[in-house]
Amino acid sequence: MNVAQDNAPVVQRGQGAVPLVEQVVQALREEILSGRYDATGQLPPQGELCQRYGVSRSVIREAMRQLESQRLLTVGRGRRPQLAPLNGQAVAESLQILLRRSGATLFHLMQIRQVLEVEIARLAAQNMDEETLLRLHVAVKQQEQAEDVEQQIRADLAFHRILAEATGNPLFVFLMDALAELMYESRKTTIGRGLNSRAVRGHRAILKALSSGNVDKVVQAMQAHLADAAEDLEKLADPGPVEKTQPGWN
Amino acid sequence: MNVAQDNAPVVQRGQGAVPLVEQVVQALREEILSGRYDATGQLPPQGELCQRYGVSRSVIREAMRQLESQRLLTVGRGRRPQLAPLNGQAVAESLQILLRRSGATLFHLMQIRQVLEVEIARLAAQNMDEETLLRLHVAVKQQEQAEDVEQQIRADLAFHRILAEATGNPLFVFLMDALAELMYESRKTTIGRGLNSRAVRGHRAILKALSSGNVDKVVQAMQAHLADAAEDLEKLADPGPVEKTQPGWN
DNA sequence: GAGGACCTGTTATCATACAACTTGCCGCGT
DNA sequence: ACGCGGCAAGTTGTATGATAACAGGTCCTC
Repeated sequence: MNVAQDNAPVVQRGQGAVPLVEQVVQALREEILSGRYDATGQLPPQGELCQRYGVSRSVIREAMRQLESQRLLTVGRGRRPQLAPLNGQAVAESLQILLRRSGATLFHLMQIRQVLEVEIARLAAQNMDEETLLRLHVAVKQQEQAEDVEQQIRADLAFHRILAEATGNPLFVFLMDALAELMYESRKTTIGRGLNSRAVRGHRAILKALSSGNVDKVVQAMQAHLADAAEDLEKLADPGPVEKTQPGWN
Repeated sequence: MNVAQDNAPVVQRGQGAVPLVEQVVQALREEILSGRYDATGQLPPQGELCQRYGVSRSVIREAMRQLESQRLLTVGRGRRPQLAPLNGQAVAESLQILLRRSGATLFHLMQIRQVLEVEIARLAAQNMDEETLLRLHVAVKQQEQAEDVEQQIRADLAFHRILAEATGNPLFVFLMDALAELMYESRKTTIGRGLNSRAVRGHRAILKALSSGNVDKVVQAMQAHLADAAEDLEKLADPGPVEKTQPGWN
């Protein structure tokens, strides 16, 4: 007769078995994704998890590290493990690594962004409602009246994020989150060089098209806006020659 | 007088400092990304890293776990840490988690895939050369003559991957890698239900359009192919109602 | 009531020991 | 000479126990 726990999360030991850490990681990930801890957002302390899974604290700690690096939870001295918020940071980091290892450039990043943003604009235009229009209006205004570069960027990102949310497809939000994070540095430079007003004009044009309800106009406005951004990027720093076939993609 | 190492990778200790594990992770990531270990693909054993960074093995081990979960290296009993191959697996896994936590569906995934694939088709058509055409031809033939579902899927993925590589933008390859992995299960079912020949026809059409050199035709062929795939997906299992605004995206 | 000292729970790091696995080497037999 | 089995060294996986650093609440003082 086991304890009151429904399932018996006892790990398999012995020769030729999967390492304990992996078993614990998988088990904990399932528990987290099943929503078991959504109420409080807090996990049991590591010591308790040791008992529950019948492993030493080394194992639990390494599992924690792994889950932390997957942005499922955060740990810190003195506090118990906590659920991490839901955002595209993990995607951004894995993409970041691939970028550096594969030798991709800002140009490649911008190419992806253009594809996604245009489609986002199209879908958002089809789903547009009054409330979203209002939020977009507020974002534009904030970007216009922003005092420092930090605020400008935040408002800029907010505008695009609201659009992404309006698609009704959460993946667009996460992917744009990730791309935004990757382009953050360059954006700081381009916007910082007094190009903020240009971006604001682009956003205004998109907003106007959205109000008109004409999907094609929205797409065109977004394309124009992205063309501006790409141009700024080129002016900022030539991304260098684009290698056609890099070795080692397999 | 330090040893022959160029930089002194000594971690900062003391109160209010960044946890040692994080420092080590960052340092090791930089070393890896700088290409220092590209020659052999092997890292020094953990014991040696302990000495080099002046930390205990617990710290090194947790750092290894983290880097492993970022798909930068692989570790295993008895073997020293090795560099991991370059692919979209890490992106796939982080997206997977976001999918489950945000309640996204196969429909949302397919929407993203359509956007990317169409653009891939366009770029690939512009960059097409004889060798790539040949490789695509081989892939189609393999899919046609495949004997089991496994081979069919592999050939199917190969076709789309060759196209992605032909764009000259590595990000397309990685993103498609990730999406393919996420859709693997469903694809196994759809292709398994005797729909392989339909996919082959779609690929043939794309290939023919590519040979003609007409970009628009290529795009149309790809759109038709994706429409087929989307249709199969719907038949397979209704993805359920699409919630417009899910809570907790922020 | 406000502020600070203190105590408890928890994580961070260390040191050490042993088990399990990989790899290459050595010797044995054919 | 060649192959095969097993031994030995190197390396990672797991356990245990101890100490330091930190967060949060409690209680005491003024």
